[in-house]
Amino acid sequence: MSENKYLSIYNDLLSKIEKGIFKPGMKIPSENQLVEQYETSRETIRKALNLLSEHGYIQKIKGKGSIVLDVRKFDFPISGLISFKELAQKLGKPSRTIVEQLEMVKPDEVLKKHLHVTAREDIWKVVRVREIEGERIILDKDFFNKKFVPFLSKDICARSIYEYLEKELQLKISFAKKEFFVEECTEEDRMYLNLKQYTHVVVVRNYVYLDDASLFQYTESRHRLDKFRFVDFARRIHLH
Amino acid sequence: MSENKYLSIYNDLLSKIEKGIFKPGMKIPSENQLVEQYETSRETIRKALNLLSEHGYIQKIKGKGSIVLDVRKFDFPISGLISFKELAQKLGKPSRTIVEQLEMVKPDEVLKKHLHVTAREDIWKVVRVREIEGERIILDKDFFNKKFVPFLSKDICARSIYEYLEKELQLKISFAKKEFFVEECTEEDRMYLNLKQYTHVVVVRNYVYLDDASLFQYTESRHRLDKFRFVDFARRIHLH
DNA sequence: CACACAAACTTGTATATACAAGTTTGTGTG
DNA sequence: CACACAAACTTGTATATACAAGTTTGTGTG
Repeated sequence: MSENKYLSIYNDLLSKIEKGIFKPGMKIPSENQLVEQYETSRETIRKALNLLSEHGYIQKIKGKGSIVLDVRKFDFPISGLISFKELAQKLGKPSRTIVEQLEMVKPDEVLKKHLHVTAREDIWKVVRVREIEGERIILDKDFFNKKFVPFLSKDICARSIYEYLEKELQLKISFAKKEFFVEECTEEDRMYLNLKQYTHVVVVRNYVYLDDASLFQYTESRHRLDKFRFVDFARRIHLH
Repeated sequence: MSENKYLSIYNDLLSKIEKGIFKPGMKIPSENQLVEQYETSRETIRKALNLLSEHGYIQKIKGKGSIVLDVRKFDFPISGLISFKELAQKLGKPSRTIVEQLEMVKPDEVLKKHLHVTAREDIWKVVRVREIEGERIILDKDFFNKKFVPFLSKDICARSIYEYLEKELQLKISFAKKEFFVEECTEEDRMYLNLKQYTHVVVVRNYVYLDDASLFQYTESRHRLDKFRFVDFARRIHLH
């Protein structure tokens, strides 16, 4: 609790939207009403509302008010920057993580480029399979710079690496760049996944950065074609 | 010009980043220095900087300053909410739009669902092929509610529909929900595109909304597998 | 009744101030 | 010299005020 006023108002309003107390199409209380409800200033309310707007939960209309949107329904993996565990919890489907590899490696040319490291640095390599409703759908290959993550265990990898990084190691994960494209599947894909007849996989490359803009993780997430789905929300900037 | 102070500062700083006057890894001037340069208040500067940060151009670090990121390099289509014409200009590759169909239709079941319209309403249907470097790569199927777009011509479709909608019709395009997935290619895909041996296409569904949260356009964009690439930037929210 | 228009609402922008909480710099003590 | 620590910077949060610019409501005039 405490800590941050506008974030806690954001969370409170968000949970009211998710619980359906504020329904899609409905107006939420005006800024001035919220000022009274939360006993705070209008600027603080506006910070919370602007966050909701950026994330696609409400639409603010000048002179009228803010209405709840319903475009924000989740489908499949990775909307925004959340971990597989957080996602699995939201989806509510039976899912399981299998740790196939966990080892310390020296970077090859590809990794040196992706992780911005020299040949002498140590890298954690984690290979995990995500099983959803009994099928091996996603192959996750994570690479962490040992400088930031001195220790890892199979147990941690099976639960949630992000939880460990943020709660135990106190790393502040801040932002990520993602790339999506389609690639022919490799021997490794065929070995670890239930690929059926598909000849291609959807590849999601993830570059994850800390608070101070240092790159600490590179992830390649390889999805079976038919199970891949990504949902995005975007606002248009008008320049005038 | 004029109009909006913090947006014009945002644009000015953005162009300095894109031109390389502020280089990746470099610190930009502090908020107080920018206050003096632009002769404005700190809150106005902060609005501009927060926009840059949300869009992935800078990283703000408490106590230190703001540094320029280089994660924002464009790759292929549709990062954020921009039109094909705007994108083609940024990419600088020879590209061309071919209008294959332009007609007024009544919605079928699928369209009724996607566009939230009744069977009696009129819908503009536009089918366009995007040719890049001589190859027919993307099939765009756009559907506009006639209520919002009374008139369309082949000429407008070949240039930029968005430019027409925003400049001529004064529609205020505000936000969009996108869905990505992979699908088996159809007869239509094979007819209009150079599909080579590929058996699947990447489908991008786009629901585009106006200022007042009314849905006015549904688009299905079908991309040849090997040419599809999407780049995304995401920030993690920390709740505390 | 029809209509104009003021009044009361809504959100948007700009400014100013105060203090909290990080990081850097430099002074001065031992 | 090494070190502690204050001073001067940085960004982050919270509050208050003023006015602009939309929309809705309701009053009152003709």
